[in-house]
Amino acid sequence: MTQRKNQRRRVTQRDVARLAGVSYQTVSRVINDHPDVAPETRRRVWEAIKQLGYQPNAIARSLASDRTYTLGLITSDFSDYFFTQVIIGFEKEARKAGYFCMLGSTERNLADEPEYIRLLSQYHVDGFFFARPSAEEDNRHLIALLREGIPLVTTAYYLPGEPMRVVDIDNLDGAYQATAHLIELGHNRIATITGPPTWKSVQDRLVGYQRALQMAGLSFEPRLVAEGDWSPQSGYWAMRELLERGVAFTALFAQNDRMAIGAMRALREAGRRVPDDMAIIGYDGIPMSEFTSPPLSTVVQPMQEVGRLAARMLIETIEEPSTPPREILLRARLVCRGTCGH
Amino acid sequence: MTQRKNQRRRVTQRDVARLAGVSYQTVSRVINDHPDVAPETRRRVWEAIKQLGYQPNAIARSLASDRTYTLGLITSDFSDYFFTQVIIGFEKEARKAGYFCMLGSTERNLADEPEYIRLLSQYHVDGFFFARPSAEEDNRHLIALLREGIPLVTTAYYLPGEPMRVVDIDNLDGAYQATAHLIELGHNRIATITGPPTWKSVQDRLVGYQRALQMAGLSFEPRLVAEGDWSPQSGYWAMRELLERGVAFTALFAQNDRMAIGAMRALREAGRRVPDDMAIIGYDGIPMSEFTSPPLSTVVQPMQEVGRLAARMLIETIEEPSTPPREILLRARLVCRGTCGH
DNA sequence: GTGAAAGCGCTAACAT
DNA sequence: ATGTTAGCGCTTTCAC
Repeated sequence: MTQRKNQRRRVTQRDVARLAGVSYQTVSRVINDHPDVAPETRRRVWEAIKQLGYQPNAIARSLASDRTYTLGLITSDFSDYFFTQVIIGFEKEARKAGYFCMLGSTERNLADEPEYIRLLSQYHVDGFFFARPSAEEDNRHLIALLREGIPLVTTAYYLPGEPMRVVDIDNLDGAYQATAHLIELGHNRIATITGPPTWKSVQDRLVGYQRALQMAGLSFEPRLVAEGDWSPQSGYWAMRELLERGVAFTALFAQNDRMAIGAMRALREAGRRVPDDMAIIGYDGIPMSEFTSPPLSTVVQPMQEVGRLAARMLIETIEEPSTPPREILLRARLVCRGTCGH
Repeated sequence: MTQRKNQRRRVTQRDVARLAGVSYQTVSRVINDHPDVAPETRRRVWEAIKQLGYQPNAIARSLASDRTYTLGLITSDFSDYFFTQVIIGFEKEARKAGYFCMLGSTERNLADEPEYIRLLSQYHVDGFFFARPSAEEDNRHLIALLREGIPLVTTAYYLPGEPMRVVDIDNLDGAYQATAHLIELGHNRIATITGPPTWKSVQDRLVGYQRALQMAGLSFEPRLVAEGDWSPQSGYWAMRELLERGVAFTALFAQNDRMAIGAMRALREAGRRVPDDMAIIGYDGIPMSEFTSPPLSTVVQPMQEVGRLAARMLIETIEEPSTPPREILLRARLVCRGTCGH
């Protein structure tokens, strides 16, 4: 028989069995908490396990049982505050249920995703979680996964016309809350800076903004809409553009805090005071938002909770595959601080 | 023979072998690029692989070869900008070399770490990467890992007296650069806000600060040192405390940007102007630092590069275990913007 | 309640 | 160059 390669030999169930004076299958039963083991045998086996410092081999276990207790976690952008927070919540909850996450970060290069899926499939992950925005591009690999019935949950990632398991935040409602509040404060010329228009959340927030306008009998003015890419830089330039267009407005709803902060800088340079000349509400509730000057009013999202629920939904799907797909929508909360002038 | 459980049967090497008319071991040879295969056979096998859509089973492969191409990635705090960036770099580089990361985030609850290590060991990860600060607490599990000769690399995590493989940034030098620059600008009463004193990086930065003072013939004044916990809040309170102590100072070196931003808020409330009344240099170069008002001068750290090098070092250790431990120290770079008045 | 036998899908040593 | 044999460490029938 071949000896172990470069590594020292590890303790196996056989060793435990020998010491406990039982067959190694009985050891397996004890470890997996099977009912049909005599209490006395169980005790002896546990003792042997402890004595030898036996650690089960998860790889061998996976091969035999076709379960890895491993989840594929695919994200597009680790630096993104939303996704990071979601992942923290996800990992925590998964761990609690005995699962580990295998990480795949495409870092915005969504084209790498199929390869990640392929590789992660080779590792026989029990399911996938996608923390990434929807893409208009190629979704064939996702559809294939869906068709194969691989357990799969997403956040912020939708496929038109496909029933999916997704946990997300109600973006329309969040944007509605922000805009409606600005209107209540007396503003009727409200600009907005959006994220990349391909994102579903961006579209939803824009609709929320429009709907609030509409409900108040205000008309939607396309020239009051500028587009950013989530970065402070883009918020800065978007605000400059808005200002240059020469269309008057007294309030801004920015689709995230970082762009709001960039916009505030442009405003400062233009000599406009916040909130006196310009009321602002951002989105996300990043930690820094409390420390702008004045402190940024914003729409706070329960991000870790999204991750937690996504993990639970995924594990439920793995352990009970017949559970039908459903969407969970969490609610965001408007937090007024200094910039909205109230 | 037992049939597959709940899952549809997957294509195996045997199926490929049958179709290609060879033994399944030959298929293994082809897949692993072994030399001794006839070109024609190789071609036929590849064709069969493609035709059947065969995907190797990484689990089975791991069991047989005792290599998983999997790395345990343990971090203490996913929200921390430094660690997040390091992890991005690490994951990218690991992936390039064919490794996946299994995630373990203790979220500041360092006591969970031994359990993570235990579990990840059961999965037979090929090595560990620790992205977490040094702790004074219990390091026995880390020492045990070291003794067992498990490949292991850290960043910001040291064990006194143990030769370790670590990739880090030269904190002493970074702090020195910042402080020396403030001195050059004519300041001789320079306060500093530190992070948690148990962190090695905090100690090093404090020494760098002191050394710059010393080199300039300036005396170190303990009452000019305040302690924070990295959060903007803590920077805010630290600055308030500094101000209340009544010891005059005209410049601040903050050990990270977030605390610097908090401090700026306290300054604003106290009616002190930056940089006229108070010059400030932060640390990290977080994206937001460009968007404070005025823009924050800071010490930029090549974080992703740390992760990249750590991955390479770990993989090198795995594939060539005889490589002796060594430390790599990267250099940070002072970036002057608005707050240092120059 | 417990042991024996079979097999998960693959790699690697040994023949030929 | 290719096939044969023997595992890797575990779970899961199936007997008894």
